[in-house]
Formats: sequence, C-alpha cells, structure tokens
Amino acid sequence: MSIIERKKREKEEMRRTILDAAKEIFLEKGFRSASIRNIAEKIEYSPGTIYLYFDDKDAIFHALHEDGFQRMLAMMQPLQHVADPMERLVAMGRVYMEFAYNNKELYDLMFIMEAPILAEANRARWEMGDRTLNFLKQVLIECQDKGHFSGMNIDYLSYTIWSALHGMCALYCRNRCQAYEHVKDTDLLKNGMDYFVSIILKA
Amino acid sequence: MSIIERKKREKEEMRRTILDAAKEIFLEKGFRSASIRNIAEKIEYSPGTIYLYFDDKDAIFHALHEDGFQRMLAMMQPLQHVADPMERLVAMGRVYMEFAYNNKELYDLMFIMEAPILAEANRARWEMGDRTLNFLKQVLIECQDKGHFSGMNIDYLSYTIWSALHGMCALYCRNRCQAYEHVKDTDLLKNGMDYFVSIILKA
DNA sequence: TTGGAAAAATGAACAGCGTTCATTTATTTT
DNA sequence: AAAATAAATGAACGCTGTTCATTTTTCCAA
Repeated sequence: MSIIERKKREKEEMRRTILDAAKEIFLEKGFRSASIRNIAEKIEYSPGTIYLYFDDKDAIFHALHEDGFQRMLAMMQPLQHVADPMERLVAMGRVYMEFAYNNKELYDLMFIMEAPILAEANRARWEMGDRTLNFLKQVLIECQDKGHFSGMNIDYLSYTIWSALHGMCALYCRNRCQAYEHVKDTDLLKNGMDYFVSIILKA
Repeated sequence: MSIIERKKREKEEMRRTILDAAKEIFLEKGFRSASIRNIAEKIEYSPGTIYLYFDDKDAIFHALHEDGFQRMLAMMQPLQHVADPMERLVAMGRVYMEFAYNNKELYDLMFIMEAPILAEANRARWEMGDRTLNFLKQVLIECQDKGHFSGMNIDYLSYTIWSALHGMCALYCRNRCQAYEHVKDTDLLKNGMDYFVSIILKA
C-alpha cells in the first residue's frame, strides 16, 4: 500500500497504456503511422512524456513484439497434448503459419522488422527468438527419440525447418507472392505448407 | 545526331548517375542514409532535380532492385551448362544463397524491403520476381521430365523451394539468426542449405 | 546575333519524423 | 505552508520525402 508501490504500479499502467495505443495504431494504420506523436495524441499526453516510460521508439516495438510471442506461444500451448512428436511438429508448423496469416503485421514485427532487434538489451542476442526456438528444438529431440531425423544436428535441423516456414510467411508479408501472377496467396501458403510437410515426412 | 536524341541520352545518363550515387550510399551506409538530399549532394545537384528523373524515392530503389536481379541472373548464367537438372537446381540454390550472403543489403532490397514493390507499375504484379521465378520453374520442369517431383504442381513446388532458401537468407538479413546464441550465421546458412538439399534429394 | 520559347535546375517551403531539455505543473515529504 | 521531488510539457533541433514558384540554361528562329 506504500506510495512507492503505487508509483511503481502506475508506471506499469502507463507503459501498458502507451503499448496499447501503439499496438492499435500499428495494427490499424501500419508502422509508419505509429509515430510517437500519434501515440501521444491517442493517449492525450505530450510526445515528450512517452520518453519517460520508454527509451525510444524501438523499445516500444520491442515490447509489442514480446506480446506477439506470448500470443503465438499461447496458440501453441494446446498442441503440447499431441502425443506423437512428428504429429505435433506438423501441427506446430500449421499454427505458426496460421498465426502469420491472421496477424500479418505482428508477424512482420516479430520476424522481419529491425526495430525489436535494435532494442535488444544484449545486442548480439534475441531473447524471445531463443526461447521460442527451444520449443521447436524440444519437439525435434523427441522426434529423434522416435527415430526420425537420425544423426542430424538439432540447431541446423531446426533452422532448416523454421526457415522453410518463415520463407513462405515472409514472402507473403512483403508481397513477394505477387511473383505468382495468377495464384492466390492463400493457395501458395496452404499448398506450400502441405508440400513441405510431405517432403519432411519422407526425409 | 539529333538534339532530341542527345537529350534522351543525357536523360538516361543522368538517371544512371543518380542510381550509381544512390547505390553507393545505400550499400555503404544503408537505406536510412540514402536520402534524396544525400544522393543530390553526392552528385552535386539540388534535391528537386532528382524528381525530374524519378517519380519518387521508391522508383529509385525499384531501379536498383532491377540491377540486383540482373546481377543475380548473371551469376546464374554459367549454370545453364550443367546438364543434369537436379544438379543444376542444387547449384542454383547455392548461388542464390551465395548472392544473399555476399550482397546482404541488395538481397534485402530485392526480397524484403517494401520500396521496390510499391513502385511496381502494376501494383498487383512483380515483374522481376515473375521473370526470375521462371528460371526456377523451368529447371523444375526438367527435373520432372527426369522423373523427380512427379505429380507435383510447379507453382507450389517452386514456392516451397524458394521459400526454404529465402527463409534462411531473410532470417540472416534481419538478424534473426541471433536466436542461435552460439552458432555462427555462416554455419547456419551453410548447414541449413546442406540439410535442405539432402531433404529435397530424398523426396 | 539576338530575342523569345522551351527545358532544366534551383532552393525555399510544407508537413512529417525521433528525440532532447529547459521550463512548468503536480505530488510528496518535511 | 514551504521545500523537495517527481511528472509532464511543448518548443526546438536536425532530419525526412516531396512540391513548386522562380531562376538559369539551352535551343531555335528571325
């Protein structure tokens, strides 16, 4: 009940208010429109105030990218109950792509934009990436226990699989699927995924 | 020898001068520093002059991204002599990754940044992507003629393969390989490529 | 060769950006 | 109530892409 405690809570509330405003503008009107001034206006504070709660704009979007990972991991959670690791691996892949498709801007922020990486405390690391990747690695280890991917290095294997999915999502996010003039994005994503799964299952 | 002809040539020369300056700044100091003002200063003209030769900044970088594709295709050219299509496919993949690694910024511009896509004449298409993709599709058709990838749709198959490579390159370009704290980027790229090749060869 | 038309280049101006900081306002403590 | 601390402000700095009235240069005909 101490004042210092309330202050701390208020500080956190204000951070959350800023983040919510930033997220809303970002998701609605894109990164460009999510300027400090626009965020400040939305929460009815002056631009300078934002800097009392975040180091810079990158820090705001680093926090938002963390939210994204939390949301993504929440979608993965139910899959922990899938017994067969290969089945779980495939299910995770589909959820991953589903997330990218249904949260295009957020996926872009998490895996493509530079802002969140520039705001990493330790500039040579990527905390959220590391933690999320461990989920994939764990599943792959279980797959190996069942005789799949035998003899393969987990780092390289996970990178190969992650890249295949990210590639499809990234081409989608950055409008490179337009290279296929007469194929719908959704068809590319869906069938690309199916093809990769069937390829992986044969390996 | 007509004056109108000289004018046309001079116009083209000026465009080239602008592009060279833009490219130099872009490759040396990044997209952010490649501002219209900086480009203008480098070629000793006023900022307004640039707009007499290009519609906007995006148009400049669209032209540069075309240069990138020309360069990439030039690196692929020698591979036309590889007789076996599967062997050629793999060789092309390695050249693709080599290009991305040795021309990080340029690859980023070609396959990740928004600028060149925003400047497409027909906003729903991607000319250079389409043309380049046809090379891949051609090889895949030849592979199918030899019995590989039988029954698979060329669009979906090419997308799957392209995505796998792009995914690795994109994660590298946008510093997401930092998710692997103790693995070097080059090792990820090299081994990721090898793994994917071995997976594809088994399919 | 000169005068007028056409083309090319200019650079100030506009509206925006991230960020800083002296100043003001609000809150807490003495 | 006064002093000390904390929070918020908003003008200012130096950038950005882009536009456009004005100036300069080039061209062609008289």
